[in-house]
Amino acid sequence: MPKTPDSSRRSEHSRQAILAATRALISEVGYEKVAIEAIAARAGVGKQTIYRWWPSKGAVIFDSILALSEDADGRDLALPDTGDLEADLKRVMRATVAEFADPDFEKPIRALTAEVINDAGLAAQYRDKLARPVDEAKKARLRGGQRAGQLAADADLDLVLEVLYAPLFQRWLQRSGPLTPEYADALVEAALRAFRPG
Amino acid sequence: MPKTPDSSRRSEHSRQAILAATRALISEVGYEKVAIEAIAARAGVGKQTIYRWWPSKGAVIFDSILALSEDADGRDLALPDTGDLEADLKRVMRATVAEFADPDFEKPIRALTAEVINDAGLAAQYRDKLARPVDEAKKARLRGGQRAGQLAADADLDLVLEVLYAPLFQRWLQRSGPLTPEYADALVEAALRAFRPG
Amino acid sequence: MPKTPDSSRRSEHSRQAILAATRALISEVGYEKVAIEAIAARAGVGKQTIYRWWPSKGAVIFDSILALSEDADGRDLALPDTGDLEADLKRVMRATVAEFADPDFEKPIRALTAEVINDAGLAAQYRDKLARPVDEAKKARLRGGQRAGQLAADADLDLVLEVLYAPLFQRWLQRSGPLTPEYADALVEAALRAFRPG
Amino acid sequence: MPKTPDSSRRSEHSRQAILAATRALISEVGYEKVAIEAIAARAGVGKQTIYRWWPSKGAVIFDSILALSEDADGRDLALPDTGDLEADLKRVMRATVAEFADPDFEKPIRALTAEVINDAGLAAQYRDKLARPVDEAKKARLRGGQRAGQLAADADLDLVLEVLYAPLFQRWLQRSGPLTPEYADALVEAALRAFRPG
DNA sequence: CTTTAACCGAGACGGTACGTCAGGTCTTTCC
DNA sequence: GGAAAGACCTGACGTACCGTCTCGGTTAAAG
Repeated sequence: MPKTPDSSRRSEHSRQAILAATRALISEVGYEKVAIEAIAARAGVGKQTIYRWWPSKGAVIFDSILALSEDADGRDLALPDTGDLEADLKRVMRATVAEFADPDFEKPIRALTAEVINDAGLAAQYRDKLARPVDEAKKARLRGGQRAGQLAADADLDLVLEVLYAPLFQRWLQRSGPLTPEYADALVEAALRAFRPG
Repeated sequence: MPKTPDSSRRSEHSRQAILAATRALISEVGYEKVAIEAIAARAGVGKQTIYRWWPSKGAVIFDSILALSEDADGRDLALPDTGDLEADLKRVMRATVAEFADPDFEKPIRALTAEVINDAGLAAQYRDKLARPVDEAKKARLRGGQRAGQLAADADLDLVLEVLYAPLFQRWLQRSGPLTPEYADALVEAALRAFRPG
Repeated sequence: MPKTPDSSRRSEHSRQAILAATRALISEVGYEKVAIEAIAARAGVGKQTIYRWWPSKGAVIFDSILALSEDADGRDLALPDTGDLEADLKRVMRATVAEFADPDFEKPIRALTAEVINDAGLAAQYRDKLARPVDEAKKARLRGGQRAGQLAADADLDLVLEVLYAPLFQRWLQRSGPLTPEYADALVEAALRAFRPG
Repeated sequence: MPKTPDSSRRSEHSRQAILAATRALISEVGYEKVAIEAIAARAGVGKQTIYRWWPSKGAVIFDSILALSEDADGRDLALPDTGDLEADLKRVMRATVAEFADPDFEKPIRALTAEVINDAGLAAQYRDKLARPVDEAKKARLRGGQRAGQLAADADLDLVLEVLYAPLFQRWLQRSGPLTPEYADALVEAALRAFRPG
């Protein structure tokens, strides 16, 4: 997201302080009320240092949340593969349900989502940097399932992922229902029925 | 949403002017930049008259969009019923896809969604006043499908609705893929496969 | 100050409550911060009842202070007359000094004076209703002094009064020096020297 | 009067524009109706720039009038000294009378006085910055009169000044009588009689 | 090594909008 | 028809932040 007029002279220390302060403020006061001035003050940084490297408040917030995942970049995104697609997916979906229940997770992701909804540019970055890698890992596991005859060989994997995850995400986002392990199981079962081979 | 300090003395004329001005501003400048002062000016109303009856900017915006649907309250929410569930659902889903492509629809719904994401109170109102009635109409049609043996009799209809609609909604919200009639069809087919009877 | 559109139907009870509430508020919050709404609330009166009978906030405040003196209207304004003008004046001036030191006296009179400075209409009322009667009483005593040969027979009594009182009033108003009994005496002595007979 | 959070970074241009705009508004709309917002707009300045450097509206108004006199700071405050105290004082008092009749002088001084009446802090500044230097110049001339045997050697010069000026100032402030050259003369004569030597 | 230019913390600046307060008007309801 | 109640439009309040713009001070590459 940096404008990188040069980048070589950029203070990494300030950059980290800004991102950390932003994350802290999101947790404390909520996304809407995070102020650039507060970030600068908290980070011990001049406002200009923020404006030099980020084009908007949304971009800073976005980057600060993105940075969380980048820490785990080297991490193995690969899904478990026991040979039993249904069992593996249920494990992953139950983990996702648990993750959504974590209050530390709540505010930043709601902030990120609100940002993404209203800014097409950030939406593109979100897809490229966050969603795509994760989705590719999931699709890799689904392809394994196709090879093992547990999933229709001609299934549109993007569609399968949507059928699996979108109901869960929507329920969380709109608080329209409880997120339980059973719900995770039910989604996996429905998706596998929908894309059963042959 | 009003605080109703009394409500009997409330000026209906001012109320309508405020909601109309809010809708106009959402379309013109986008949700984030709608200012209470601008609403008041446009509506020919004192700021205090807004603050007297709504607790926050979000509430005004929410109400203004809600009012749109309330105009159509008497409207027939019922889905078409030709006896062919798949055909009927495809018709409805294709219509939904078309609706999401309407630019007049875009900004208010993104605004409403952003509001709902970050405010649990508004989320509850959204479910009660907007989502539930529509969902009930849809479920009524699904029940018809169950009776006709086109849908599993024991299917959790809330889950069916989520599998049908959440992928569509998420794709639109996050701009993560194209919304085409074919996509609508594919979703209907997947959902019906997932909840096929017996 | 009332507009007296009719006056016959006027509620004397409301009028008194308004004036009393105004006086109380002047003492409590100071002249600048007295609000019509607060007066109305405190007096248990509608705002319109105030606006019906007084043209402005200044007028209400002015009247409320004026009313204090009107209570004492029947009172004997006459100065003491022992035959010794100097002694009598010193007694009166020392009493005035004491009165100015009374904190309950402070705020209303400063309020009244500020009102009078900036509003020529109120200034005229102030002179007619408050200043003149008192000044006439003082001049009566001075005329006694002239007859007794203690004061120049041709002295301009308005000027004598000004030389006596203006220094005292100015010192209090601008807080430009201490108000002591000795100061009162010094003023009387100076004035009598200035207007010594023959 | 500035709070001087630093002062070195302060924009002198803005400061001057604010004071000039304030003076202009006092003349145009009168002291009571001068609004900070109007000052800021007229001066082409953000409101915060006013609040940053002045604690209250009164302080701005006070400073703006004070600045007028500071322009003339190097000015010769000394009174004429022809050797004839009475003639010199009459000249000065007649000049004062004329000054009070100047309408450009009217509104600012009434504004300043109203401010000083109700704010002890401003009163102190008023005495130190405006009144004292002028009074000292006058007392210097009076001392000359004492040396020349035209004024009692033991006269309290502060008292003499009050007897001379307070009546004039009060008459103007309360509009309680005409300000004429003859009145100026009468005051000088009375004061000199009151503090005649020997 | 020195220059020198970009980066940095700091924070004043012209602005916009906030949410509150009060002014004076208008309307409703009661007595 | 006066009066209590209070909603209404208006406009100023003082505050919070915006994004831009100097200020010195530091720092790291280029000379």
